[in-house]
Amino acid sequence: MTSLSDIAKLTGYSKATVSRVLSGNGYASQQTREDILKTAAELDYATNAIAQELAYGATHNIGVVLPYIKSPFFSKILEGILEKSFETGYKIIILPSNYNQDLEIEYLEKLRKKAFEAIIFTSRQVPEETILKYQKYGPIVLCYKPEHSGIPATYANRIPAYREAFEWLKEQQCSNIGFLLSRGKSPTISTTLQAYKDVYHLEARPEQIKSGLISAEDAYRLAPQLTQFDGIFANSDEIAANVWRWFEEQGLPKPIIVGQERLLAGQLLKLPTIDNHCRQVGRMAFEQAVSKANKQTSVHSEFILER
Amino acid sequence: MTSLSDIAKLTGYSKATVSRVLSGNGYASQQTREDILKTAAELDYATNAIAQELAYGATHNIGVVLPYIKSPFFSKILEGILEKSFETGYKIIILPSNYNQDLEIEYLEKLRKKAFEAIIFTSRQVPEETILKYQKYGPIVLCYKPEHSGIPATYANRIPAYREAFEWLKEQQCSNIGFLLSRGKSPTISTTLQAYKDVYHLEARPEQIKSGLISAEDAYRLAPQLTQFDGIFANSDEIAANVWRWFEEQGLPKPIIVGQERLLAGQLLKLPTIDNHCRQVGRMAFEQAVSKANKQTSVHSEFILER
DNA sequence: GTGAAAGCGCTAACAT
DNA sequence: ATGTTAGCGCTTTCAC
Repeated sequence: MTSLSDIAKLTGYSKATVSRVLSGNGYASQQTREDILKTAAELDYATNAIAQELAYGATHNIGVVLPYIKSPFFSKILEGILEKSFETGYKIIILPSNYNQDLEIEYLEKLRKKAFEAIIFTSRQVPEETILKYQKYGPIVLCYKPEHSGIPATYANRIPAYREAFEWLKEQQCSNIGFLLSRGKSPTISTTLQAYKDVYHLEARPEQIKSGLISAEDAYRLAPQLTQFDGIFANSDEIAANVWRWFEEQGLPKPIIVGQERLLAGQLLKLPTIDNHCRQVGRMAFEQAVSKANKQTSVHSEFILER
Repeated sequence: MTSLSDIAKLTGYSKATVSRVLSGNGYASQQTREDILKTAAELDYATNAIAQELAYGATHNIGVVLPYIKSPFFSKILEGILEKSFETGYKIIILPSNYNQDLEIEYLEKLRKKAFEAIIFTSRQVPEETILKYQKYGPIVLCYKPEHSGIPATYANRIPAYREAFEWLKEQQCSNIGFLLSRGKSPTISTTLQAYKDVYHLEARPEQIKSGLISAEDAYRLAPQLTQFDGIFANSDEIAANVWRWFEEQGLPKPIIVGQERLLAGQLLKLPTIDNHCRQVGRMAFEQAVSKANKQTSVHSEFILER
């Protein structure tokens, strides 16, 4: 509990001088320096991070909103963010949202209260209008393509790779494709359906679309409803792999299954996949959060057949 | 940038009264309350979290040291920690260590500087003596069994499940078992070798022990050196699965492979596994961190054959 | 019910 | 080189 003023009193120097020596910025004679450092060591002094932040006017915290931690998509983005934060000395605070709007707003409120210097949404549920309103309190960066051009973002440009995947599925004679998605309404779903339409020149029928797939278990549970399809476009390799597993166990002929994120589970089964380069997305999102640059950048997804 | 004193000036009340109303603790007449709340709203006032923490004397931050994020073991512990933190309003700060001692010490220093209220080591490289030294600065909780009884910890009691696994391997006539571990010297490795010895009544030979297995890729790379074994005891299902994959691709007869953590990859291949209930470990570790109770608790691991 | 004042611990502009 | 002073923004004790 020894504070800077304790040292000041004991050494006889002023708080300012002590601060200079201890923080390392500012002049101080060799002798002074030694005196102060010596008694600081004796008293086991440690500078108080909170007070420092208050004086500085900001924390070096960055909040990262994650709907789920288990999902490979989010955890890979997080990896990227951590890599960068680490190099720059920022602290990363995990904000689990479970796609709960109230929670997301709570986190935005914390940004407003300066609990974080910036906030990164790996995904979100709150309307973009809400995001816009909170922008004045600090940088808010999204990890998907916003509808609004005034919001900083880094995202995977999925369309070309998705098209490639559908073209390949078409070549394989797949005529009835099922889509496995996480949320009912997400930016990704429209991308998926658009790419499908571009290639097949058909609107997807509602019964082709299955949503609510988060964990691998969800996939296994849903699999029995997929027997009608000759092709499956899944939102992750883990989902894809678990569908595969159900068919395998039932001894049924398998549809062609395409996964995403280039994960081990897909690799084991040699499933085609789409790598959305999420780590890179995370790294870039972090940079935007600290640079405060209001721009939108994208990373190209990649369709991978041979593994 | 409006502060509490701005509100005080504008309304004519003192800072104390304003603080009472805004923070919700303390008396204030209905009228006063309304006045203050009204101008606060008009000025878009938000209480400054840093100042609050300084006055309060502590952050509500808990640091979590993670060697890697990708490893299922650590990310499952993290999940558990997040679940709990979430219920209690603490903020979780991720501290990537890569098993680097200097880094770990840096994090302990931050505890000393009160950047966190407590710190959880999901694993560590620094000697326990160092941990002991830093205990006076705040709770430090470990997620493995410490040698020293004075350090709070929650860990998986692996021995019984490990023994079961080795007994089963013995029943399967495995006589030459390879161990796939992450670090050369870790508490887990001695547990593993001890359980092996208990069952086989033999010391493991050095050539049975392979360490440095972190990612699934490491496993794939190492696999060619494992052809001599008729049984493999791996540190995770992902490692186990990738060994399986290599053998499969080579068309070689496979050893019996036991994994850990009950992951999808292992489930797909129906590999036996050991569930160390890491999420539960995380939850309990968090509780210890906030309760400041200096005790050691354990969670039983579970050998799972049928999946 | 409200206010004055001291305090949390550090920083930084300015003066000497 | 060192000290003075005034913050940073909020909380809390103790009077009135």
